[in-house]
Amino acid sequence: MTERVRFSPAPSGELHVGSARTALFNWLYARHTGGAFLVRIEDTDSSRTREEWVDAIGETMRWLGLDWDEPPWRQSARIGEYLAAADTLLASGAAYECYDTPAELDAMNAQRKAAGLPPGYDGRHRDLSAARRAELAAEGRPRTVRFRTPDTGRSSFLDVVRGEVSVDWSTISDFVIVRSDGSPLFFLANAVDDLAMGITHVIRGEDLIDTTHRVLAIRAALSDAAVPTYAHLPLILQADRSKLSKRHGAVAVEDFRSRGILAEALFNYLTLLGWAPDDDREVMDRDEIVRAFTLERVTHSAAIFDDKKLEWINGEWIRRLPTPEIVDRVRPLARERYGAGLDESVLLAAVTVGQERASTLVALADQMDFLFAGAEFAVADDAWEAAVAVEQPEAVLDAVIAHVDACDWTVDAIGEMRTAIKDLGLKPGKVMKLLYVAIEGRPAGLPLFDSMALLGRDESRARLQRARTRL
RNA sequence: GGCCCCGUCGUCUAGUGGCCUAGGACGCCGCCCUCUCAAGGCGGUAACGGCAGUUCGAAUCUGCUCGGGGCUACCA
Repeated sequence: MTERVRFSPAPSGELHVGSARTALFNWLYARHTGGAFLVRIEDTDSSRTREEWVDAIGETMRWLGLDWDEPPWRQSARIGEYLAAADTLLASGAAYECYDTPAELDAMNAQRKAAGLPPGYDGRHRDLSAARRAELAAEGRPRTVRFRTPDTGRSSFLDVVRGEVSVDWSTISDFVIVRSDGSPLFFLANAVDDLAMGITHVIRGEDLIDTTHRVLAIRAALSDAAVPTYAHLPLILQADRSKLSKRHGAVAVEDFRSRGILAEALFNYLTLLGWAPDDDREVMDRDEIVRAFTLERVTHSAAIFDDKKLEWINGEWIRRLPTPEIVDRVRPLARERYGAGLDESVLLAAVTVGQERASTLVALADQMDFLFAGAEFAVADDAWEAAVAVEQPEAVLDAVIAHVDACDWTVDAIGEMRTAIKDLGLKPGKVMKLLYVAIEGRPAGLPLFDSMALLGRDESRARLQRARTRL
């Protein structure tokens, strides 16, 4: 039997890093085993669904390289199937119709709370006669369908990462599977679809571990097909150990993308959150990860998302990828900033030197902006203040300008300006800040001699002269 | 509150009774390299939540306890 896994996002927002990690592990499992990776859009709650999110999630998954093997399933297109399943459950007595009003349910829960009981449904409409049901319906009361859970015994299933997970049925009360507006709920749709799609392995976040008992019960009432293998992944938390949320910075994959994080790096980093190979490798490409990935090596405890480590791994990837590849990724950013008339050879040269030091594509683009600023180039006051604090700024600039006028225009020859500075009795390292600011507009950036070579003799001289005048 | 899951350096993790005076990585600190900032090299800092028990021996097994998280919806 070939393995079939699915990623089932709810299109109520952009793809979240937590969801992306779930998608990633499913994808890895499918690729490792040669199985199929499917996508199912869980849009049964129409009030929270927006079509643009469906497209956005697909686009983000493609960016990350999580390709799917069959056309995506849409739950909104399968409502009829779920309701038919509900009818089957109703017919077999596994589910029943309820006619409670929201006010009655609120009152019931308030009472349970007062009595020290957990919230839940007391089963008051479990065994209504057909006549009584007709009566209540005639009163215009809302109709929902509830699944009948056992009152005794335990529910248990085997989880690949957790081992046996079990719970007393007495703690799970009858739950709604069809809303009063006639739409099916998560548990029902989930059970029906996993069956219909032939899902063999359910890999998802640990927050869903408690729902498994309910889904499995519905499934058993619907079919005697073999139960899928479950694997519940540890959650990804923020630094304060709370759930990842938009209130604390970037959580959408797109946010990382626009910050200049490479797909390779995010893929690689997310893999390391809740999984580790059986050796010390950390920076790994897709193929290496696919080969090494097994559910047995998934870790148990929640992991905190570490932005610093992501940036480190991103820098590793920027250095690891071939320069033309990085150029391709920086180009859109550069075009956005400096227009379509970008000089490709300058871009290539700038990436070549910048690639060795940048940790994000945005930082890389930032570093080269002095090359494309043209007439707009200006030194900000704060950078200037820092720059002129060096010893003998006038003499340094005079000496460097003289050197620029006289030297060959190669990186090495330009670099001989260090000799001119030493001749003034100064250490080059101590006064370089001034020259960086004059040429690049900031005290730290791409190597100066390369930068000047790229800028050209005339522009370099002009910028130095402007600095000299400003002194 | 009830139920479920989890608990090794600040963080991600290796570790399944002796190989552990606990290894790797990020971060942080220091040094080296050096035209700035980085990158790179070298070194350092730092953990088995606690208490009992099992055992010749426990990070690894058991119990309790404490702590964290999740679920407890006519969300998914």
